Amino acid sequence: MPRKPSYNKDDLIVLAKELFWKKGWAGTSMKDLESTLNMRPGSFYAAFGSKDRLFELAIEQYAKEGLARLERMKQKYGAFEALKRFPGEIVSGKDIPVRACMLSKTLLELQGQDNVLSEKANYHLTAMEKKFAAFFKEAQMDGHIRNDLNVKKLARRYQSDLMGLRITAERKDVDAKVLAKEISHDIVATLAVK
Amino acid sequence: MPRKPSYNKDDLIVLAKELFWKKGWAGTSMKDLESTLNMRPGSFYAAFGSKDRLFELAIEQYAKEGLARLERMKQKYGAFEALKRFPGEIVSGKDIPVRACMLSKTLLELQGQDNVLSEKANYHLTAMEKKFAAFFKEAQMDGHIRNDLNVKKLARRYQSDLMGLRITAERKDVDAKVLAKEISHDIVATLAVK
DNA sequence: CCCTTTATTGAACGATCATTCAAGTATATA
DNA sequence: TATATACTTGAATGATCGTTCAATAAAGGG
Repeated sequence: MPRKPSYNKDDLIVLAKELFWKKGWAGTSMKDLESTLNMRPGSFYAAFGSKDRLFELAIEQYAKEGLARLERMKQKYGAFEALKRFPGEIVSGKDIPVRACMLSKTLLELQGQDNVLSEKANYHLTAMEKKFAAFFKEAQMDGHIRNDLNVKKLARRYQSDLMGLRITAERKDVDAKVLAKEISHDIVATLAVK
Repeated sequence: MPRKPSYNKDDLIVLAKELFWKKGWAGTSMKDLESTLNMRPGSFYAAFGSKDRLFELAIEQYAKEGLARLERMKQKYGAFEALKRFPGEIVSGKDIPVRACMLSKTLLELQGQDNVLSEKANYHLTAMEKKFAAFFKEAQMDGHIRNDLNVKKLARRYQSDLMGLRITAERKDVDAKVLAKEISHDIVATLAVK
C-alpha cells in the first residue's frame, strides 16, 4: 500500500559524494545539498537522517569505489603495473571532480575539531593502505619487485606520495602528469627486480 | 593624546595562526578567536578588519616562519643537510600545533569554494617551492647532488613528498619519523654524488 | 474507489554565524 | 586637571546554519 520514493538512494549518495568532495564538509550547506539532490528537507531527513550521516555514506562510497578501481586495474594489468599506472590515472581522470583525495581532505578539515567523521576517514585510509600492501605483496610474488622489501612500509610510503601528488595537482600552474610520471618511474627504479 | 592598545598585534597573529592552523578556516569561529585572543568584537574589528583578513595575516606569518626556519637550518648544516633534516624536524616538532601544512589545509579547504584565501595559500606554497629549488641549486654547487638533475623538478617533488608525509603524520597509529627517515634516505640514495 | 501507508513539501525553529556600532573607559598631552 | 583621542565593551544586527514537523500528495492493496 505504501508510496515509493521517487529517487534512487545510491544515485543520491554519488551526487552528494561529488559535492562533499569538492566543497568539503563545512563548505557544503543543506541548501547546496537540497538543490544538488533536488530534495526538500523533509525527504532528505527521512532518507538520510542528517547531513553528517550522508557525509559518512559519501566517504564510504568514495572508499569503496577507490578499492574497486584498483581491483579493476589489477585484473587488467596485474598488481605491479597497476601500482605504476595508478598515480597517472588519478591525476588525469576527467571523471573526478577534484584531484585531491576526499579522505585526506576530510581528515585535515575535521581532525582539528575532533569530529567522528575524521576517524571514519582515517579508517578508510587504512583500508586503502592495506590494499596497497596486498598489491605490493602480489607484485613480489609475481617476481616484479625485490623480496627484501617490507610491503607495509612500501604501501605507506606509496600512499603518502600519492597524497602529496594529489594535493600538488590542485595547485595552479602545476602539471601533475609530470609529477605522477616521476613517482611511477621511481617505483620501477628503486623497487623493481633488475 | 591617544590611548594605546593593550595588546601586541604580532603576538595576536601568532595566536590566531595556531588556532586557524589547527581548526581550519570554517572550523574557527569568531567566538573561538575572541576567547583565544581575549578580544571583544569591537577591538577585533578595529585591529584586523575581518576574520578573513586575520586569516590572511596568519598564513603570511606561517609562510614567513617556514622560510626562516629553513634558512636557519641552512646556516647551521648547509643546504643539502638541511634538505635531508627538514622532513624529520617537521614531524617531530613539539612546538607546532599540527603536523599537516597549514597552506595545504587552506588550499584544500577553500579551493572548492573558490575563496581568494586559497589563492594566497597557493602563492605561499609557490614561494616555498622556490626556496627549496634554491636549496637544491646550492647543494648542487656544493657538489652534494648530481649536476644533471633539474632543481625545479626536484623542489616540486620534494615539496609534494613533504605534503604527503605531513598528512600521513596526522593519521592514527602512524610513526611519522620512520616515514620521514625514508624520505630523507631516498634523497641521499637517489640524488647524492657517490 | 476507498483506505492505509509512506513520500513530499515548505514554513518555522532555535542556534550560531560574522559583523556593526553606540556608549563607556583609559591615557597622553597641553 | 581638563580634553582630545583612541581603545574597549557588549548588546544587537541580519543572514545562514542544520533540523523539525504538521499538512498535503501519491500510490498500492482490498
